[in-house]
Amino acid sequence: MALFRQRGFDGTTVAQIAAAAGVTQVTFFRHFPTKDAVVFDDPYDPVIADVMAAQDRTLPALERVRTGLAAAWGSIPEPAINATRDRIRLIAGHARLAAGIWENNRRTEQLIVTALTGTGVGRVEARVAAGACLGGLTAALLDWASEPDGQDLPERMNAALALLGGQIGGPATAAGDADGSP
Amino acid sequence: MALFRQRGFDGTTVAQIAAAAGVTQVTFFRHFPTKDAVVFDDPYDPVIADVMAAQDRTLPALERVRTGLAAAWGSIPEPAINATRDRIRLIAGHARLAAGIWENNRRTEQLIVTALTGTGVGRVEARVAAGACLGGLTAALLDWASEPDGQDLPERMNAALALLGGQIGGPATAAGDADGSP
DNA sequence: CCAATAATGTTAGTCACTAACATTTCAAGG
DNA sequence: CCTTGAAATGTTAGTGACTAACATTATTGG
Repeated sequence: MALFRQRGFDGTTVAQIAAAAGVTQVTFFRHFPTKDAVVFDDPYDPVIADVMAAQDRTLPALERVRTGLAAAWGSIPEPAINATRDRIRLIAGHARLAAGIWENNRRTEQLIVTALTGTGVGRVEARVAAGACLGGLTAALLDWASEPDGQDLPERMNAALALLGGQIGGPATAAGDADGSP
Repeated sequence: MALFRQRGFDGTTVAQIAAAAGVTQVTFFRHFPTKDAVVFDDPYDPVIADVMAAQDRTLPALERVRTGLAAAWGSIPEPAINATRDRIRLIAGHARLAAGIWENNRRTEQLIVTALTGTGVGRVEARVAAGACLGGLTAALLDWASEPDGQDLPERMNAALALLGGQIGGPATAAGDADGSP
C-alpha cells in the first residue's frame, strides 16, 4: 500500500512489491491471486458477511441488510478508519479497480435477492431492489471516502438507506418541479 | 463475438481474434484499447448518451433519466435485440466483465448527479440516488438478459424505475412483515 | 501524378500471471 | 539429536495482454 501511494497502482510492479516484502514474484502470487487483490484484501469483508448472516430473520429483508451493513461498518476500530478511507480512495481513483467493487458486491447482492425472494418478492423486483440498495450504499461509501475526515460511516449508510426506504424520486421530483422556473 | 461464443472469453486470445479479422495483434489494439473493449463496444452506447442529453430539461432529473434510457433502449432495432442480449449475457457470465458495466455507467451517473445537484439536491443525496437508480436499472438489464426471449426491455426499465420512484422499501417491508408469521 | 496522411505491419520489449520442479524451513516423532 | 514429512519459498521457463518505435503500404487531396 505504501508503494501504491508513492508510485500509484499502475506505476508499481509486482516485482517491486515482492522485493519490498523480501520474497519473489511467485511467492507474491501464492498469497494474492492478482495484483488487484492486494487493494481489495479487506480484513473486514468477512466480518460483513458474518454480521449479515447473523441478523434477526424476523426483520424485513432490506431492514436486515441495512442494520447488518451499518453494524459491520461500525465495527471497524477507530485507528483503522483512515487506512480504510485511503484504501477506498485508491480504488475510487482507478477506473478498473473501482469497477472491482462490484465484484465484491455480488455476494451481498445474492444474499439480498435470496432473502427477498424467500419472503415472496418476485425475482425481478428482488434483483432491482438489491441492485438499487447496493448502488445507493456504494455511492454513499465512495462519497464518504472522498471527504478528508468524515467519521460517521455507519450514519451515512443509514442515511443512504433511509433515502431508499423513503422515496428516491420524492425529493428529486420536487426539486425538478422547481427546476421549471428558476 | 463468434469466437467468444465458441471458446469463451478467456479461451480466446487476441492473436486469434486478429487472425480471424485478417490483421495483426497490433492493428487489433489500434481499434480496441483492450480485449474487454470488444465486448463493451456497443453501437448503441453513444445513442444513449445523445438521447439522454436531448431530454427535456424542464422534466425532473430522474424522469429525464427514465424516459431517456427507455427511449434509447427502445430505439434498438428488432434484429439487433438478440445480439444485444447475447452480448450482455456474455458479460454477465464473466465476473470481471460484469464489473466493467460500472465503468460504462460512470458517465450516466455523473449526468444524474449533475442534474440533481443543479436542482438543489445535496451532493450525498444526489450520489446515493444516482447510484440506486443505476443499480436498479443495471439489475433489471441483467435480469432481462438472463431470460431466453424477453422482448420488453424498455418496459422493464420503466418498471424498475417505477419501483425506485415509489418506495423500494415498501413492498419489501410488507413482505418482511408477513415473514414473521409464515 | 505526386505528396501528405492515415492505416497497417514488424520487431522487440514490459508486465501480470501460471506450471513444473527444486530447495529450504520447521515442527513433531523416534 | 536426528530424521522425516509437510508447508513455504525459490528457480526457470513459458503464455498472453499490451506498448513503443520504426518501416511500409494504402488513400486521398492537390
